[in-house]
Amino acid sequence: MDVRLYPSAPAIGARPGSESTGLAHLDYYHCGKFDGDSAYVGMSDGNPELLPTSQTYNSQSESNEDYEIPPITPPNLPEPSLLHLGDHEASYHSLCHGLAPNGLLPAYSYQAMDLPAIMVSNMLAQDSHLLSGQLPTIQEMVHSEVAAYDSGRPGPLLGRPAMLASHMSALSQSQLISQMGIRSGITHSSPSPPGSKSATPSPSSSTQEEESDAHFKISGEKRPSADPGKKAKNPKKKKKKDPNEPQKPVSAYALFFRDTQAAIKGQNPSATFGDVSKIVASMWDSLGEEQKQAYKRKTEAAKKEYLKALAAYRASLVSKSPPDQGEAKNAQANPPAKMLPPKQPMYAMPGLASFLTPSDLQAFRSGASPASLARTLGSKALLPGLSTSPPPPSFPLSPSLHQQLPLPPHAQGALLSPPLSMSPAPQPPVLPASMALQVQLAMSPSPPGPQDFPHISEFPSGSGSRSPGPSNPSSSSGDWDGSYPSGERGLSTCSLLPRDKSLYLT
DNA sequence: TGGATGATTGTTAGG
DNA sequence: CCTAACAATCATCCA
Repeated sequence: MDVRLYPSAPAIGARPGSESTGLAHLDYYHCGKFDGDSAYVGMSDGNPELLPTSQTYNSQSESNEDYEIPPITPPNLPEPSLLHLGDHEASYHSLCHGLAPNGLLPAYSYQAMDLPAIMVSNMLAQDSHLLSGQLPTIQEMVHSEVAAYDSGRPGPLLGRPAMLASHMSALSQSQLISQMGIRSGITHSSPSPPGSKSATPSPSSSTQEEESDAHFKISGEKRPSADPGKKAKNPKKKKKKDPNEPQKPVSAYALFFRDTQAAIKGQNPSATFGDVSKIVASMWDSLGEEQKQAYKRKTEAAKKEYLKALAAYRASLVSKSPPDQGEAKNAQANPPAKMLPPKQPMYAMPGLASFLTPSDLQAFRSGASPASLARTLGSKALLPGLSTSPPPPSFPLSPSLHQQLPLPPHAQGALLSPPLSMSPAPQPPVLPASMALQVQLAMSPSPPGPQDFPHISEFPSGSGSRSPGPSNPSSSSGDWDGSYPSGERGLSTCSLLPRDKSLYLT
């Protein structure tokens, strides 16, 4: 059973796998969650703070169901850069709170929305109570959005980037709608088999598609274009590279994607690649420049290494083989080792890990960057719910994630182990921690840069499964790691947070 | 400036 | 069993 949720596939309910979703929701809730009235925020300190949920989500779970929000809570990610930013203790908090107040929820909310929609539906179906309690946030979000949506779709909102905070609410709704909505909206209308992939136009989906299209049009989102185009791609596809040839450095976004995707999945296991991509994109938008810069820095560093490796590689090729063969053979000639450098750095980057660090969190709090969050939220509208009410939820959620999130066994052990002991054994993905971290990070600005990595090292944030690099702590690839020694903290914090939340939640 | 390409992860189908 | 393709999105590179 594919759990894949395609955006369009609203039919969450259909999914058997709803469980996962349920979990995700839980995480969300935990994290951000507010139990209705108050949300716990993870605290680096270990003390869970209760956020006054500004919002109470309780109200309408129903609509929420459709959307499901987001358990995902995106991390705010954080980036390391965020870490440096602030420093308020409350970073974590801030995430929750800050955002909430601002109403800016970071992209996460957005994510949540997307995923949530699916999940939510599932969850709702499965755990109504959860929804009532936890969902509230989501529900509200959704609800608000929905309402807006229903009332009048805010068409314009879509433009992620530029959304104003004020618009946020509207936007968020619209966006959510657009994104999720399409899915979810559809969902309620007719639960198309989720299974159907996005591309596959399910007959039932037709309506959805239309709506989606409309949304897109209104919003002017990019996505729509993507679909058509992609298939066209087929022809070219990738060309094989020489194994030996140094790999190009991963882009900042790619790094970010790595970091966040794990968390997202952790929260929303059912989330499809598309969903995750959207969420990550929203998060990316929401990220503050600082954070982005941090990633960019890493990228640049990797690039430098890459260039070096490339030069060496080419040189080797030239020397070894005649120019003609050069490239083809180059691979052989080149020592793989060179190639490695670039990548490793990348892995090292794991933003999430960085998030974990307490400092980050604090930083986050400090300033985090509410602005960034706001941006994200606003821009994306993802957070509609957030915007409307308390953004905090989104972040807060993240913490919870840890608990629920399934961490990779090894990863979990490292990160969670401490905390885990407390919490549920079964944890799938690493995400939770990472997510939480991210969120925290988002909250507080941390010094961009390598610092983040350290954290990463400890957390296998990103790639729970694959995560090549990030996870590996030891290596903590020199550069990156070096820069961030604090990784440990991050973990600790993460673990702590989750626990707290989890406890509360539970 | 815009198009093309590659990368992110996870799943699946085909060879 | 391995590889390629695909999903959505962004960054980067080149013309």
